[in-house]
Amino acid sequence: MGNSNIKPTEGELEILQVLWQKGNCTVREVHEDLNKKDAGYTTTLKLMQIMHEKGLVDRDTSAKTHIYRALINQEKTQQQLVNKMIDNVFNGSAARLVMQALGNKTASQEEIDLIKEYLEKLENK
Amino acid sequence: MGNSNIKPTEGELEILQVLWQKGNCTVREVHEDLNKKDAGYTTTLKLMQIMHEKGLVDRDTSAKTHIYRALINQEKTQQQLVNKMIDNVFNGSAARLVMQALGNKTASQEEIDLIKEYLEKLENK
DNA sequence: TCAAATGTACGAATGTATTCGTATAAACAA
DNA sequence: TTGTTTATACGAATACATTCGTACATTTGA
Repeated sequence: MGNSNIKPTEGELEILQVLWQKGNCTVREVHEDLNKKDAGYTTTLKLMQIMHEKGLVDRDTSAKTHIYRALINQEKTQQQLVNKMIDNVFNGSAARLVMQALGNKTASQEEIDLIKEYLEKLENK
Repeated sequence: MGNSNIKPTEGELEILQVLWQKGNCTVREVHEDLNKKDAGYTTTLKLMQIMHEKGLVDRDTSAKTHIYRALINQEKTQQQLVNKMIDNVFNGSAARLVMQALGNKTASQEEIDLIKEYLEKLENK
């Protein structure tokens, strides 16, 4: 089953976000993109080293400054986390999760249109 | 802001599920409903005591066997966790989360109909 | 050249969640 | 009554994530 039930921690997820978005990155690049809090550089470095041990990322160590890239797939990871949330938080009902997601301020008209379109596609199968 | 940014742990969430579903419960009732793994009774007890310290649950200690009930609201908690996931995992896009949620085997035709209905309602505002 | 900047490695401290063992009290049943 | 079951309380062990300090090597630039 490979990576299919690896569960990144919160901190790891933040780093994965950056790697998924930017592709190959140095630790420094990831660290600067993580502008949020006041964590030191070696904290980010350590986290990424641990992620390497766990097989979440790969790295090229041929130069002094190592280059990291995500090894786990973004969509698979999202799917896994969503499924877990449906189970843990919504008693198995995807519909309830969807409604909660739409019932908040972050769902704009554009997003709603996107979803309607997607539903059409789903039903034409 | 009260309880609005309390974040239950995974174990606490499992217990909250039971309390939300069954209402008032003894520790034993919760423990038996948590049939999943092999955790001992005192583990569940301890967790619920900690939840009490944190203000996640209330309890009636007038009898020997204490009665627990959830203090935090199910919908609010779900909303909070979903928002967090949208931010952390889907770069702020509720639509992407929704699509992931629908794109798996747990979304039946019934659920899809429910969602379409809900979308109609959203748009008629 | 050589000091400053930049990088990795790694041990250790800290924080928090989870798990369990044991002490002790109350209820119950023979 | 007295021993068994069922509770709570609580300390401690374990596990894991996060954070930082420090040692050391490499690169850079004055």
